[in-house]
Amino acid sequence: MANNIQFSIAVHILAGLACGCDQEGVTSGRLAQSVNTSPSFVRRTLSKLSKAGLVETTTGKTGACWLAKNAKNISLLDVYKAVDAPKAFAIHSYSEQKECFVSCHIKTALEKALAKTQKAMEASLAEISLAQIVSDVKKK
Amino acid sequence: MANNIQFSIAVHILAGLACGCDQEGVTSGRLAQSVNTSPSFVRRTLSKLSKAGLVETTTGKTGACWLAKNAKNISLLDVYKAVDAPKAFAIHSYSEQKECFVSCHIKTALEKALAKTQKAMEASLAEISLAQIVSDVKKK
DNA sequence: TTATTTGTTACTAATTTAGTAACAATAAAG
DNA sequence: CTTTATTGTTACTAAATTAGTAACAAATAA
Repeated sequence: MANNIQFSIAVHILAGLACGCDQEGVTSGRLAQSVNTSPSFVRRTLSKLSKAGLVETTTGKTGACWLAKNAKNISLLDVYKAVDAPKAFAIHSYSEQKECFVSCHIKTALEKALAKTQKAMEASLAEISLAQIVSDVKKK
Repeated sequence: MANNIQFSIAVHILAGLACGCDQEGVTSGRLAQSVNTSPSFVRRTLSKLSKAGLVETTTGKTGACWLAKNAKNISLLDVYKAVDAPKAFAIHSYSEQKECFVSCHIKTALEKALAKTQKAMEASLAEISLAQIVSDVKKK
């Protein structure tokens, strides 16, 4: 699968783990109930989070998942990177028209400009921790 | 149609207009050559840019398009808004599981957090002018 | 050995996005 | 007044992406 709402689901899952931590381990089935989808679906995202070192899991009969770090130390940027969410902007890939210098150079010019924007977005994500999300969830 | 590379194409079109300004008006057909697509496709984007006040057009036999403002005064944020490009993040819309407070409150918590990120991205776009893009295009 | 879970792959369905075609409205030019 | 060339818009089809499901091997506790 590719991305998009995957990021949002990943945050949901992590918030679920953060809140279920009193139970010392939660199953993909339980998370699936909270998200309202199938355990398979949850596990695919969970797998990415695990590879990124944000959650830990055990297999086997008493298999379960839990946060690998304190929620304070997990930023939304970590999550964004873990699920490999799409870039803020895509650049069209039409072939160049050689006689036209705009056509030939617009892409590199755009890439340069949009790299800044991407950085700005990521910097913003870096400043939001999972703990803040969890706090907001509990507040209301 | 919806979005995504539309933004990138819109910038290409505007850069084309900025560079063709010596000719005092460019047709959708000419722009289509530069972008390497059909005039129809160009016009649909052009239409949005026109409604947003970034370009001006005339119809009829000698119909053409040109920038409505100096390229210095057009920011990428103007373009982003004009083409109604998608938000940086979508939030999943699964129905809530009433017994689970994470499920019930995660979306508003996420909306709040992601609004900041969206703002950061837009602020970054606001600082990049079409003139800068054009300058980069001409440089190389 | 059985039950239950993760991790992974393969697959189908739905939605979104890309791209084309067609044509009315407009206006300049002959 | 007719012709020609353009914009603006809508409708449509095709392609690509994304969502979501199913199935099963590997793991491990009981």
